[in-house]
Amino acid sequence: MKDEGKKPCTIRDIAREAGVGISTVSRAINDDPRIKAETKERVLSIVRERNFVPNMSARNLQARQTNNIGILVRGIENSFFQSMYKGFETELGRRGYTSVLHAVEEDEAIVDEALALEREKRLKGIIFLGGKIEDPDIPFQKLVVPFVLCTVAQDLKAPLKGISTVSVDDEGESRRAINYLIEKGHERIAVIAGKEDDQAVGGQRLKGYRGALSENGIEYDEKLVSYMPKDSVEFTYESGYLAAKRLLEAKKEHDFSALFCISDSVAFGAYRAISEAGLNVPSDISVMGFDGLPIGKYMTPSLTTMVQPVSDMVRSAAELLLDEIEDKKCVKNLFYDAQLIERESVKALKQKKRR
Amino acid sequence: MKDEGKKPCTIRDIAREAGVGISTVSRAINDDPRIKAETKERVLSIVRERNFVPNMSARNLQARQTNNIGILVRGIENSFFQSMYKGFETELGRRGYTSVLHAVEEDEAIVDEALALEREKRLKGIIFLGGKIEDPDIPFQKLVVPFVLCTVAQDLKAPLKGISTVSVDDEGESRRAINYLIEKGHERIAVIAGKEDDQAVGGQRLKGYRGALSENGIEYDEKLVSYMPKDSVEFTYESGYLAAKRLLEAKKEHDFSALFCISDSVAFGAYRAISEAGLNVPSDISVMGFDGLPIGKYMTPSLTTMVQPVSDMVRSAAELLLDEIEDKKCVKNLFYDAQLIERESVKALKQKKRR
DNA sequence: CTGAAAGCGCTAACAG
DNA sequence: CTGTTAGCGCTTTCAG
Repeated sequence: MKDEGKKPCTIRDIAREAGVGISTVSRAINDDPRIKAETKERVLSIVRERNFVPNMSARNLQARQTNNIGILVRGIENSFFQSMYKGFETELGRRGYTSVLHAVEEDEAIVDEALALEREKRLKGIIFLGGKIEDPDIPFQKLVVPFVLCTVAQDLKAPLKGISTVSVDDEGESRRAINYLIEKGHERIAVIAGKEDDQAVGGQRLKGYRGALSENGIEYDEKLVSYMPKDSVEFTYESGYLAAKRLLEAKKEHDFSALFCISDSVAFGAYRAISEAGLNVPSDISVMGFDGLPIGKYMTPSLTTMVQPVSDMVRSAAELLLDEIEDKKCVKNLFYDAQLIERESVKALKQKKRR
Repeated sequence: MKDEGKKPCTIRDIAREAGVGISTVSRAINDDPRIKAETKERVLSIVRERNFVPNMSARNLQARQTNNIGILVRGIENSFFQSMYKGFETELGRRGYTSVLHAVEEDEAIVDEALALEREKRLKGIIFLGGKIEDPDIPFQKLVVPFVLCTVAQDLKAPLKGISTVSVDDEGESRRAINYLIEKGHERIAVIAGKEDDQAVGGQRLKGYRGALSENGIEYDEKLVSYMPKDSVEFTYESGYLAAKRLLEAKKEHDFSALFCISDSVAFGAYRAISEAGLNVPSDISVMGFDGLPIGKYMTPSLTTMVQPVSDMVRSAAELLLDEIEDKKCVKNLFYDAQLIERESVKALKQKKRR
């Protein structure tokens, strides 16, 4: 009924047309040296002419595996991860691999998803993006292919044994952010955290917040931390907006001069809440984010934040995984420094107490 | 060297263990009715126990095709498209298909990429996201699988014959946006367009702008349109910022009270340029966007824009394609209305001339 | 250097 | 109802 007829040609068709054996064609398209240059040329020209592309399924079946690398993302709606896919596709493609993107819901067990994908797509490796390590050890053991965790939360005190990771030190960099705020003279620093039981990135960053406070002898005031509701989605504008609103409503009794946001997206939501409250950033409240989303530079005021070296992290994660697959190198834990970018959203307080 | 040994088991292993024939296993896992219920149960229990997952490559090879739907995105860095992937994955998955995401560079011929992917991955269908129709007819003809264009620019005057599309009427909705601005009393309306020769979405929206102007007897002043440089990437904050800056620099001689931006992302860049110029939105300049990115609601001022019904469009595109593949329905051209969301970035001018 | 032949794991006739 | 058999298109020994 449709315009059928041009069924994709096979290696056999090419062989017939070229008047050679089927394996000669195979050698030609696979750059096998054991073939006369001119035969190869002849075959290849027919290949081009016929627009022949080898059937991956057949290849993979024969090879008993694929060149697929799974990219499992928890929280794909997060712009931060969205910016990474392209990088992975390029990086992996450069070395002959194909990426298979798969979004994982917040409530799905990411390792189970990985297991299923690994088998179904015969993955050669997996890159986990976002989320956290669910159960200390167990689940990851089941994976048979190499994998690396990229920007997956982890507790540096109990470093992962035998698992490759690429990330920034969420806790440490958060501490640095808060220290910066303190240097600028802020002492009453509110924070928008993740969910209350968050052990993932949100939890790590909150830990950094508390650490910096205690280092500086500032008392931790739980009235200044705004958690996200259990049923909300973390790292969205909306949840940032709502969380900031709660802080702002209680500001009379629990005042603060600076607001640290667990992520840039949350900070943008907070911007809105602050302006709706008739307040100004940074003259009334200084705001600091984390991640370094591109739009932060264009906000007014532009957002002071800890920017994660996304492209470096992507490149490393891809290399680490591929090297592991190709058996060149072994497990590594890479930690990148975030970069504190000073922009307009933080004001130095005049009266800097103590010292 | 590694923890090998647990090589994925095959249908044959299962058969042996269950003491049945190989095809019985095949039938069991494929829900074939021609098999006794209890045999099936027995087989399936072993399947579960062994954690067996059929090898897709073998299946696909046998079936001579896959259940893969390619999603080719031109401009994957554009947040607008990023929000769509998840929807496609869900929508396609619901009907048993798998999505294969592929980013296409601005300078790559998208149909050629499609052709290659189609063969290599044995796609069953393709969804094109973004970009435009390059050469009126030729290239798409080469595709042998069904496909649909989603938010791909097209000239409604010369509707596509035989090609399914899902989009908003970019020209018409832009016209509506400009008419809204005019209703609000604006006559000097600047616009940030795409590249000068842009025949894609950018071009369509610009056409709408001109159309609205002439409908309302407002003279078109090319000094009020800011194109993006040929070598820039369209639809980025940066290009919006730069384009707005040029407009602002010339504002003395070529004044305007409103600025229409070809996309929300561009509008955010413009916001920045405006505030750097010491001006205010909307008191000095009203700004209007197009697309309806989520963050627009949280900007200060929140962005008045034409929001595209993304999830409806995604659902329709997926259904249209799958129906075509399954031969249920045929080619259709779906046009969705955008929704004009009035927010804070447009001010009504007091003195509304004429009428 | 090149061809013939044997599968990779699975499905789909075709016989029991 | 169930088992046997023949490939799907490709890579890869193993002989020419």
